[in-house]
Amino acid sequence: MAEIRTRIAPSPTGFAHVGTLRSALFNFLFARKNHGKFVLRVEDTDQNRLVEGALEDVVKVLHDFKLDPDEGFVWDNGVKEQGPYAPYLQSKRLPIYKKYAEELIEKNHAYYCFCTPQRLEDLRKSQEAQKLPPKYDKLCLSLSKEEVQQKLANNEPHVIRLNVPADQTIRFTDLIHGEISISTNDIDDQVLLKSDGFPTYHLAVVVDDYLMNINYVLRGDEWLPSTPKHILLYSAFGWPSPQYAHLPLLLSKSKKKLSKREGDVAVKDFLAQGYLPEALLNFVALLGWNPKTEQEIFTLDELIEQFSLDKVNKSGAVFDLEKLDWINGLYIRKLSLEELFARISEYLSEAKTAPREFVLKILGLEQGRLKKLSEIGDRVRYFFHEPEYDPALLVWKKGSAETAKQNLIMLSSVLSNFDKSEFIKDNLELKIKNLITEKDLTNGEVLWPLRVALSGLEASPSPFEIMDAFSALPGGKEIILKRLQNAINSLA
RNA sequence: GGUCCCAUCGUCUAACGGUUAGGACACCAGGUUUUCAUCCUGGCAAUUCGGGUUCGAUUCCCGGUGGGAUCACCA
Repeated sequence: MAEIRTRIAPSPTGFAHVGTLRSALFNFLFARKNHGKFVLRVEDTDQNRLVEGALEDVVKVLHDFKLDPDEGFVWDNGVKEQGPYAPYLQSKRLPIYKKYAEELIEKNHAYYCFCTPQRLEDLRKSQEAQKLPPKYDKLCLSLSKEEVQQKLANNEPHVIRLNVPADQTIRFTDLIHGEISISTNDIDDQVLLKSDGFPTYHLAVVVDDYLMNINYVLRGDEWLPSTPKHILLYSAFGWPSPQYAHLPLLLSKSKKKLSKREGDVAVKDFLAQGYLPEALLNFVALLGWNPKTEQEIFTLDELIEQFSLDKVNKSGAVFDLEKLDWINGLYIRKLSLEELFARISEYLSEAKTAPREFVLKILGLEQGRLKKLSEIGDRVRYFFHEPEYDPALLVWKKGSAETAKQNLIMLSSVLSNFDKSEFIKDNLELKIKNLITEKDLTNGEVLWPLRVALSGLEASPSPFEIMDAFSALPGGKEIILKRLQNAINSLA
């Protein structure tokens, strides 16, 4: 059996989006699972829509998500091509497409078309007015050989169109959808080579997939309607078609295809918000695929092990941010403190200047509470800046301002006698809770004001944890006492 | 509009033609807790409709309805 070869073929017309990531993942998984090759080819045939940096972004995303291609563009602190079928950049393959387009003309499977954009537009308008599907009317097919030669000699602008035969039925088996058939009467004479000499997607994808020995094409469902054109092309060339598997679309909340207009799509934006690559990957893996078990959390190796096309669904999947948040929180909790530190520094400017031990303690407190790394700054601001809050917040819901004040005074006096080495969470908890018992107080009336005095927040880690963290900071004890004093004063 | 695709809780999904239609997220309630988060328990919530086939349809077939994709010298 021939080696299985899949590819991801993004168009560098914008930053990599999650649909591309999901497509890349499935192609990658299928290739790895079957000991095949995963190829990255870049479809930059639309000169007008090229976006600066888009190629680099796709390559970087694949690398960040550990989906490095076996051939095509590799990440090397830059971008370079690598592999036996180079170039993998379609704009560097122009002569190839020209040659194959002309071959089709010789075989009468394609023809030159000199129609002006104006005529095409008029044609389309009149067809729409008659409620007919817009389709080229094959006018230029009736040109004589001499007329064509004359026009070419005159350098008249022209394209090359596929000559779609009438009254045939194109049938193929999609690995996900099953048997699909479409009449050639519904297929337009697609432009193959544009007037600027660049191929359209349809020509380029077929020629390159063939030349690069791609035998499994896993791509989004939006390509299903144009697959017959591609099959027609393979057949016109006399080449065997690859196996097709059309993946269910990723949908926005309103169930439309996920796009720039519909929902958030750029992978880099998700990363910027502090979604971990492994969490995002785990999440998109489950969109349209599932292992038929109840497992939901996977390593890449587990995905490779368990992936198969017959577990891919047919219907589109809504990109549900709430579930992504849950998965991301899970992955954040699985990180070691050192890993979390390394990943979070860009979201926490103080991480670079504050004592490492102090920051690690803080991260330890917040690790279980974060859904996205970007939330960290707001959550721990009180560790670096004196909190501002309404003094009324110091009063426990079942307590009074007076008891809050008395308890804070008591705590302040006790804590001021503590040795620095005593500011350890377990010790603080033991001592203070004993104190509460001795004095016949309740946890709430003591711990709530203490916690608010320290954090200024309605919700935060426990006061023992906060003080423990401060103890990792030179002068931490003084900060604690100062905050207690501020609280006492504010209650006066 | 033509063509094609699709259809189980709000969302992601599971269920050889026989299950009290299962799990997860979200949500709600309770437990733990000074608060929040975590964690544990419980709850709410679905087979689009109509015909067949069958002893029996979520499951197979047909039709309706609904949703989506696509119809460029964009991919």
